[in-house]
Amino acid sequence: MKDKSKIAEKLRSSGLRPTKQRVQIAKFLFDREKTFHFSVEELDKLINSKINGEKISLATFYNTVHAFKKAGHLKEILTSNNRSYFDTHTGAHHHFFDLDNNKLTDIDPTEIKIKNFPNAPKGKSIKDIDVVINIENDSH
Amino acid sequence: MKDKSKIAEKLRSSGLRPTKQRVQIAKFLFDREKTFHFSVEELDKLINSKINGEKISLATFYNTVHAFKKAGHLKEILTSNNRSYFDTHTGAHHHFFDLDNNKLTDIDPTEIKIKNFPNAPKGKSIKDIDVVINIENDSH
DNA sequence: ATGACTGCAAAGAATTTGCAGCAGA
DNA sequence: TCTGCTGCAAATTCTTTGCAGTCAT
Repeated sequence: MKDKSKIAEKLRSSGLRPTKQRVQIAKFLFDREKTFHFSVEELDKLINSKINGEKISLATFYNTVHAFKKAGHLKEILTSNNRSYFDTHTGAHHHFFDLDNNKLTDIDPTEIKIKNFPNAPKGKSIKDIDVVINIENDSH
Repeated sequence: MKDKSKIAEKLRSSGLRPTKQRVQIAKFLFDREKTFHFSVEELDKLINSKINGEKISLATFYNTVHAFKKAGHLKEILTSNNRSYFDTHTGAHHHFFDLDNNKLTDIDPTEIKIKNFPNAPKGKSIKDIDVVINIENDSH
């Protein structure tokens, strides 16, 4: 597995020890072409279901995901069910949130444009901007 | 209190029985000029602290706030601490969320403009759009 | 009277924390 | 060796639920 050391390097250069669990999680998350959206609980199920050996604990998923987020490898997204979702695509972009099945998808950046960013109130600065467009089945 | 019957009427016309608790909450929420942003827990503390008699139960605040939301009198807002906030201003508008003190404020609608709304994926339609600009102290 | 609403306490869901043991550097 | 990390369980926080009693109509 040639990527193993690459991933270890990526972690190390973010100040994170490449532990067995972190490498495993990082590989699952970053070794793919398309961006991936998930909640911590989903990630836990997805990864642990494909492990025959020792399962990774839920607390470790929380720790790791937050560590990755802090290191800039993940972006956290708000959704209207009030849960944390994460996105492997860390650049500025926006999302659809499907209210019928709680799934997040990226919005094609060419399809949306925010004009006239407001100025932050004085003494404050803008950290980031969350845009979520909630969608639902036509049948509603 | 001339507003009491007005509020009762507002509730009744939304299909809500104007109980003592609901009238009290509605009066607190809607009898003001400026829009008001709050979480359910804050509302509970705010209202119960100024009541000498019987406190309103937390469950009733949840019930009532959701009933008001369903009736269109409140709008729910997502924030990056993953809690539900509500807004007495129900029209389309956007918010600053201050990460340092968890406070929501309205963005002046003239200051922000979204261009090129994306089309919803097929079979889906847009329910609503949430824009939250996270801000923090300059000192960060 | 008859539903709808309230309040309590218990349950639930998501997330965090404390700490002993383990494993990378 | 020596911190940092993991894993477990307990704790926290926010929110929902079940149900008996109460109130609006």
